[in-house]
Amino acid sequence: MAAVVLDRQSVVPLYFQIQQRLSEQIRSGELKPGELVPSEQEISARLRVSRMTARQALKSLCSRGLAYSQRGKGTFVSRMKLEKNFRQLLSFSEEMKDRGSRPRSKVLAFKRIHPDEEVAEALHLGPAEEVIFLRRVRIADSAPLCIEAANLPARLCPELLERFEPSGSLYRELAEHYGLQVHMADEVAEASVATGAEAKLLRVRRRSPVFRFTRTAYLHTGQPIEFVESTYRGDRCKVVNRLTRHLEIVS
Amino acid sequence: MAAVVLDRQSVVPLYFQIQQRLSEQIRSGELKPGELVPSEQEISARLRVSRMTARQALKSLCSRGLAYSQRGKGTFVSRMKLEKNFRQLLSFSEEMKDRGSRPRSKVLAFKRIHPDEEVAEALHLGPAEEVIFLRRVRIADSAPLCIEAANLPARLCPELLERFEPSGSLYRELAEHYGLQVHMADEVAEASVATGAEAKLLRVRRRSPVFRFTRTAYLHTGQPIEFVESTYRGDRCKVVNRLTRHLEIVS
DNA sequence: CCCGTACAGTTGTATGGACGACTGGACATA
DNA sequence: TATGTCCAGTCGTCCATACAACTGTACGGG
Repeated sequence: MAAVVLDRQSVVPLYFQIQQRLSEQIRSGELKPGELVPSEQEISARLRVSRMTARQALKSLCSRGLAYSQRGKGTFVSRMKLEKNFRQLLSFSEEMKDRGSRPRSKVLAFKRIHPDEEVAEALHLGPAEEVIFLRRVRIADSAPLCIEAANLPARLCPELLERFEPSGSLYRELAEHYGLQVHMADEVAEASVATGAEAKLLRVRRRSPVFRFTRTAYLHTGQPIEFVESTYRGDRCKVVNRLTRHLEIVS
Repeated sequence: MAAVVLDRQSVVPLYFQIQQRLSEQIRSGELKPGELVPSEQEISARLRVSRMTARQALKSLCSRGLAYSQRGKGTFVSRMKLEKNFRQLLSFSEEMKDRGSRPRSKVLAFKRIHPDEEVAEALHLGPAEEVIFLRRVRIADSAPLCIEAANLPARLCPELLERFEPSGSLYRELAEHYGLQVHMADEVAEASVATGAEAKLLRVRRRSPVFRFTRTAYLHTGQPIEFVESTYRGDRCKVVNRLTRHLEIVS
């Protein structure tokens, strides 16, 4: 194990540098699943940091699922294979890029409207507040993948209609021009079959299997930023999730 | 705000007591969404604990999604409505209990077998290792809900065949008699339509929409404990998920 | 009126120390 | 051999303190 790897002048916190170093060793196989990770004391002594700092590094490693701790025994590399496939919150554009496809969109509607009650409720809108409505067919590898209808509070993204090129990445626009970072989303998925209209847009047979998603996205403050209803071709996508049992992760 | 609420003799950690107290205030509406939560200093002074302990309480509150912190400003109650509906990792029996239904099962198979390659791979089995195989139709409110086929490494639960009453809760049996706590699971969902055989078991028409799940459950060590393939009636269930965008939750 | 500075309040990072609880092995004892 | 005891190693909790980074406000000078 190396000696001097920490840059104490860096803006990157020490515990984060340590965590990254350990992550790297796990990824590279230098530390193998089931093996003991350096203990808090050992890190503390070797890298000349306080034990609390070493501890913070190990905890962040655990919270990322790369390791787990056992009181009295030590901290071990997890046997879980962490494919990056399990779902984070990705926009359509990002998801396609991840998969190496080039995303395209056919815009069906892009306008400012009065939302119905379900949308207003989901977005915590006041009375008479309007939304930007964007309905698109999403295309990957030259074939339709889904129909997506998004609603955004007009108050939070003024002039979106004028500024945004509606075939581009909405999340990117929100981040770059409005400083709005989507942080999490609640999503409901249903298994269903395509209606006639949907089948036509998705270029599948009527009554083909589809996913129906209803998603509400939030900023990290909990402010709702987007309400989306979408219909995905069942033959072209899977939903991959990682579920945890107890969420009392403590720190 | 009260004065003495902490039991310093308790086995329950101080930071956890504080976190529970704040959670309660949020749930009861005493602290409203968007409002400022007591600052680290304030908690520290009021409850006579160190700032680090107060900090740990607030962090655990944040990691549960009930609040969020902003450097230089403070910690605020999240606007997110935290319905408990979003999916944790629940066994079928637990899920039913949550919904107030009484779960029942019809056991189709319960035996020890040599797994196929996919199962052996998913469970990290050695060559010639066997699994306990359990196939059941799950019934809720007197109607079939899903067909479920579970595989467990026989090595980890010896005598399960003799001991376990296969219409009961598998997770409970694993926890109580083997000390095996399921901690997380990776799950793949597909939208599809019922085959003839499935339709008969589920009492739906052929080609009705269904979910197909493939799930691998793990202990907190990352050791795979269960591989399940299941088919759910599309008209009787939804999949509710909470997705987060950045998993670098740090500590 | 506008703008920069100063300041108080907050969270983020880091130090160093202390004790408790638990694990596993070495060791002594019956 | 079997059993209990002790002990070193480890993580969990908690303390007191310090400084850095950031925010919003108040104040004063131009």
